[in-house]
Amino acid sequence: MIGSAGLLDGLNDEQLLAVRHVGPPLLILAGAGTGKTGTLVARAAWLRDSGIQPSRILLLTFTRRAADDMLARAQPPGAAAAERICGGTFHAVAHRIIRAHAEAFALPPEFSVIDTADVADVMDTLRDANGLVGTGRRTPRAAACAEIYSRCVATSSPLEEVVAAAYPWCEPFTDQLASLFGDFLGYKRRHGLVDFDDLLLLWRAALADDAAGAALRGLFDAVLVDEYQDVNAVQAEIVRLLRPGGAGLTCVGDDAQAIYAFRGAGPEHLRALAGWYPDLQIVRLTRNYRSRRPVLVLANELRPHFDGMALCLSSQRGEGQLPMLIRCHDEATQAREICGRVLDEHEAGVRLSEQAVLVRAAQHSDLLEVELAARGIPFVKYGGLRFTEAAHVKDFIAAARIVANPADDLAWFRVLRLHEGIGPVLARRAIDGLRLTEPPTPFARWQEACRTLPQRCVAAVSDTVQRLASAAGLEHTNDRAGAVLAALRDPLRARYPDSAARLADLERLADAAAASPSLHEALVQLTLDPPAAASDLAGRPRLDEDFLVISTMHSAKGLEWPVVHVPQLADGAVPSDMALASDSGLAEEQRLFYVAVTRARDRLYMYAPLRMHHYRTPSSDRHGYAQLTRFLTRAALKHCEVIDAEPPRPLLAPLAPLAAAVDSQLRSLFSAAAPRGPDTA
DNA sequence: GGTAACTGGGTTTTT
DNA sequence: CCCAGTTACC
Repeated sequence: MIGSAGLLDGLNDEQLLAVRHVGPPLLILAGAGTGKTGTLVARAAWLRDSGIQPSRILLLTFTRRAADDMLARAQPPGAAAAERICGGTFHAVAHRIIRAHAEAFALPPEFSVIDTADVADVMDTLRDANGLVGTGRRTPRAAACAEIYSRCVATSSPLEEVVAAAYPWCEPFTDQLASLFGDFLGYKRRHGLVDFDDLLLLWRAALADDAAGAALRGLFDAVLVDEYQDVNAVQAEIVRLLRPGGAGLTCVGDDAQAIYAFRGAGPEHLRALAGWYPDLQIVRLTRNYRSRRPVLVLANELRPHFDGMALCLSSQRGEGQLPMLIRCHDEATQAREICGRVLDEHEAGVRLSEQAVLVRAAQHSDLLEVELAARGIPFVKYGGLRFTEAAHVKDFIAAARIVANPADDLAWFRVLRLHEGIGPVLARRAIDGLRLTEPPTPFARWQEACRTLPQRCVAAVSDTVQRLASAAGLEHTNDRAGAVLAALRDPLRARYPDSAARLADLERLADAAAASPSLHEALVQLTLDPPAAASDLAGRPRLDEDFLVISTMHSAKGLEWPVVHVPQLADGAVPSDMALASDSGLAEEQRLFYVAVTRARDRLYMYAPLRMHHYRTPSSDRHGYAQLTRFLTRAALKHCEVIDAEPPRPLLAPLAPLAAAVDSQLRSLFSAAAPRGPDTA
């Protein structure tokens, strides 16, 4: 067993103070790159060595990767269950508890966990009945309804408030939304569906219950929460209910890095901790071990400052190159400049995987990706569209969900519609005939339900349903996953022209699922921690290969690279035009930019296109002139080296005369009269 | 009555 | 690229 001794080596006095803190609740205010993770890991190990049973220590994080990483560092890999520190994301831990007591929550044993896209699908089927379709006006679409709903839940605020504050254009539809959300609750309950918000709400409800709460609280002596600035109202309350007096609580966070307001999170929860726990002790980590001084000087300038929690970081890594701002003629020039600098760095010995391009929105790298491909620079992209959002993957997951939870109406709807000749109406009718929630199982009623379908498609659909029914009868996850895939082969082949590649994806997915103890666990895992790409399922196939990293700024949180490139530093892109309307939106964009800049260890390159395609500000045309991001203020620019990229050189003299010549040649083709030579008009 | 195929307009961030 | 609205076919 490794003790905490090794983990304490090399910690500075601030970090040691945090690690060996005893008594009242502790908040570690940890700036970017100050060794936050190492400190939290060491504290978990130190708590264990000071006598707390490892399984009674709970470590809560926001991403699975963070949880796995920290648990691996805090303890030997082969530790027995009782010797292991407990940890995971809020959602995963909530699921573990709910799953263990499914009946108490009135849920079927293999209830379906649905993601945001599924929630939007449900909203879509309920929108008609709630007067949100065909009004002749712009109504909130399914995804917007899902967002509004989730925002209400995550901030524990009434619908009217949320709509007024964040969706003012939806105000005329507040009543419709209210009734839609009411239907949504009933729908989920009837079909055994649990969304991300429900996982947290059910956990909180159990904790708030007199009897259950005492039991659940009693499971842990110490609770450590990572990235506390990212908790929403529900998660903050879960933490309070877990440690009502504060004893044994450690929270780590940095309010300048709060970037999940759209998920209902906000830095105010971190600041509210001191009010909730009057004896809260605050330890500040201010020594930055990540970035060279010039990068950190810029970061400190960009860091939003708040009352009370100010944090100024000092660099421990010595001097380096000034951050560079490269002004580019347009986005194409920007793409070439990035490629050029990536290659220069590579020539100088920096591997591609030691460089990252951090974008505000996934689409901002579209043009760059074309340029990278053209130059043969390999890259991986994180964030943006996920593997589980691909249509065929959703089809597979839906089919598997039918097998695990036959009452899952949403899954039936998707699988039935997959077949040729079956649209929303016929699918709905057949599902109504199945009477999903009545025992014994809907499969038994398929023969009668399929009579409402047109003759010509009955055979194909029935085949799929029979196969799923037999998959439901199988014991082993391995067999079930394989049977689900077998059921989908024919319909997928008929549906997608590129079905071969899609089926190959699904083979891998089925293989990965087969390793889980149950189909339910496999589905939950896939939903709560979706692989970014199909290649993630089979591990990294080619470890030796070198890829440039493209990531959204959000997905880059907590990571670092020696060289970081940040493109699109124009108002409307950074900050996003979606956030310009409110002060709080703008403040969050600033924090996001701060997060991006603090990812760089050695060198930081920033790019500002002076013209942007699709640039949307009032009065701009399609090739509007962009304005440098407002975050690079005059003060900030003093800490940068600003250079202008070579503008693209025109190949030839102005082309207008040539175009006129081509036109007149063509004109001669169409003129019935005797062809003439090029006219000079 | 219902589906498929086409067309035109819009697109943040994620557990 | 996805969604809504429209038209053409069964």
